[in-house]
Amino acid sequence: MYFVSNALARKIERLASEAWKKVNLSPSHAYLLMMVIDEPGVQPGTLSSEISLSPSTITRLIEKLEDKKLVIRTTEGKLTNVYPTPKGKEMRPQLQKCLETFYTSYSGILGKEESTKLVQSMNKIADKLEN
Amino acid sequence: MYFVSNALARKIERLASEAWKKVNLSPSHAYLLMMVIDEPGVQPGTLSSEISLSPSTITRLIEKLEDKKLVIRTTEGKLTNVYPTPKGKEMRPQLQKCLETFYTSYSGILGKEESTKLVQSMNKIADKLEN
DNA sequence: AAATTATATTTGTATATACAATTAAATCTC
DNA sequence: GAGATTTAATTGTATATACAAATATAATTT
Repeated sequence: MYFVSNALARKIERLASEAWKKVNLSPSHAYLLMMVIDEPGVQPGTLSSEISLSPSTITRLIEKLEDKKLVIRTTEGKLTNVYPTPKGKEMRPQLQKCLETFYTSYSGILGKEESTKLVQSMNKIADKLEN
Repeated sequence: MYFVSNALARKIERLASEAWKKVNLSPSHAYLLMMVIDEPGVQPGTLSSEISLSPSTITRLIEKLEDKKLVIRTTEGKLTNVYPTPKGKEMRPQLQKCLETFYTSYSGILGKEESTKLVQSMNKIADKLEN
């Protein structure tokens, strides 16, 4: 169980990295950027739960995107809002394309149905492991 | 797909870490040690494919186990053999117990049948993603 | 037998991620 | 409304892992 879940995740990671190579972003960064574009002003905490990464990881991801001038942060009180820059927003269509490439790539290998089933069952199980 | 496979792997990682805490080893180290105990003299390359981690990662894991005096390496030509030390061998029963704790822990949450099914389906899919 | 290619392992370096501690603000309680 | 608690985010630090390059040896070719 331990190995296979890790191995699977790494293999999917590899496929995904490949798909997002064109925009020179890692999958996590790319997803985060898409979320910020689609929901301008989102707060790190929200991103953290939507994407199931720890708050500190989210901070780190945002920092990188900020370095690349793809997003900006504004802080008011204890809350932070993250917005896409024009340069970031511009990338939306490319990001979408990468997402599609990724989907095509794994569903081509696994079959559409099986992929969907896998996602569902992993979701269900990840939920059960929540605590 | 991307997130859920990672999230699932991390959750299982957490359960596993918990289970091996008693012996103060991370799951990867613990599995590696068990393999070395059960197959004294294994070569890093073999470990790498059995455990599906890259050769460099295997080197790093072995180094740590060597630091803890749980295994030793001998090199002859381009081949390396890894052996458990007495101190390492001694740990076998405890390692087994941790493994059982881990199994109990996830199958308690997911149910035995569902766990088995998940492992099988992840294995099948990981195989398909081989390349 | 010398030169080339292949194989096994290690090393240098980089990345993603998390935990624990910290900071700062907001909310609650008396 | 002052002090205590909770919440949001960040920072310091550590770990697991991999890729690419380096090293060293073995096998193959010519």
